Amino acid sequence: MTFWSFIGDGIIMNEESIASGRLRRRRKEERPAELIRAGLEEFALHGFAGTRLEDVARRAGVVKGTIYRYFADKEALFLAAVRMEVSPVFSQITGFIDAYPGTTRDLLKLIIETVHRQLVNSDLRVLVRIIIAEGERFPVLTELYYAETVSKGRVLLERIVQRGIARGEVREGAAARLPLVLVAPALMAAIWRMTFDRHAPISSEAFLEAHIDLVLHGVLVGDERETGQ
Amino acid sequence: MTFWSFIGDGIIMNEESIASGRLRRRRKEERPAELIRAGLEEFALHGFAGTRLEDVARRAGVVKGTIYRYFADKEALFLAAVRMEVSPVFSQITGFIDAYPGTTRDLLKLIIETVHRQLVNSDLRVLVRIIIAEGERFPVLTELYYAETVSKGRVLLERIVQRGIARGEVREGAAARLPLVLVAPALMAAIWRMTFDRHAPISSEAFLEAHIDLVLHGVLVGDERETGQ
DNA sequence: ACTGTTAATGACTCAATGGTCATTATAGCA
DNA sequence: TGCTATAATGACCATTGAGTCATTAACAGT
Repeated sequence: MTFWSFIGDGIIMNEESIASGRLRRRRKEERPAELIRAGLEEFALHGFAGTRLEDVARRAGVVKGTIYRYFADKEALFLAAVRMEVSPVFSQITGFIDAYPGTTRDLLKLIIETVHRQLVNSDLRVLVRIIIAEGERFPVLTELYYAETVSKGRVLLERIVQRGIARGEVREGAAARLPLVLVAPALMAAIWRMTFDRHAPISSEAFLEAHIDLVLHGVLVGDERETGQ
Repeated sequence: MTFWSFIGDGIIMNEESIASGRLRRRRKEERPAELIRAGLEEFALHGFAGTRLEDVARRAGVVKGTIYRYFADKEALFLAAVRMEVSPVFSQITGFIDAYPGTTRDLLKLIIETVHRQLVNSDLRVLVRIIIAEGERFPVLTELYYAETVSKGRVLLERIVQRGIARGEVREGAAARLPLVLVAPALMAAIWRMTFDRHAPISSEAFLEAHIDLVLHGVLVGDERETGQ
């Protein structure tokens, strides 16, 4: 095995252990995170049922049995994987909104750009696939993801819109009443990259620009609307 | 089995065979469609790998072996199921756009309402889940869906936007250059219903209104923008 | 160095399920 | 009313893969 470690895609194995040539390494601390990482990648690729624990193990550079030292069963690993990737992105930002000095126009641009960077062009993208694919089977999962990420995002958007209305920059209307739709194009971009991009590629920039253009003109009042590009 | 047919959710069985009390019925014509339907539902619920052919069979009111008279294997049934649901919705509509007598405002409203009716509140929704979930594993599938549905939708939206620009009703800009984003909120609505609606319900109407509001103000020129509600 | 603890292994079990096939019942026809 | 072709059955096989566990070996403390 030590020999084949170099080959085989995606195998995690620190240089240390390769250099030392030792077959077994006790890595009590790092192992769980590595297994979770490997699990997330496999789950994203094949879904829960389609993922083989042996593949996860190989990807993490261990043997299947090792997984069971750290996780009770397949489901536990799955939930842990999702839970790890659900990082508390929105925690501190929310408060920062009210103190933001610039216009709502700049604020919206900033937020949309951030969402594209965080959601469309990162590992979070595959998590979106997992949530959609396995949501029905694991309600715990959608609940967790909603509580940890989506609901915070909603609050964030709500703040921005309310602040904008108070400053007379955002037009009241149906869209302002459901600020969630303001990030819909980013969701679409994330999904597109995972599905149709192979057959009909659309650049991230095109999506981002269209998104910003649509939203700024969609919710700002007349004077604030100029795209400026 | 004839007795239990009444119980058990989702079992397809025509009244005829129940009334007659016969256990076996030869139904050469209807069987494939029923199996496909049952398969689609199971696949949407559990994914490709997670679906048991025995469950599909039971849902269709037959026995597992019967499936293999009509389909070579699990994958064949899966592809057939997706292929059936991919209906040529946009075929005739596209030409009709140019001849549309009303304003772009009305046309956009009409289209958005249609998309919500067809995509969010119909069986097509589960297809969206399947495409997203299994797209990576079955490129044939995304290609088919893109060619049959998405690309036609894109053409349709393109026409509307071009017509609007020509009539001086649609503002040129990044959004007009990627009309796809104009239906992003509908995609979000469809996904929402399948994932978070259980934890945080949002009415179809709220999504629809926000969608219309955002898009009309997002791409129409000043004078055409009034929501009028 | 010696030793106890336990991380890691890999061979194993067993249940689940995709797929096969000989047998049986049904519908259409002579 | 039989006869034939074949749709449908259900028992069966083979494989896969989750989960177990006795054994092995790496590390920490002495």
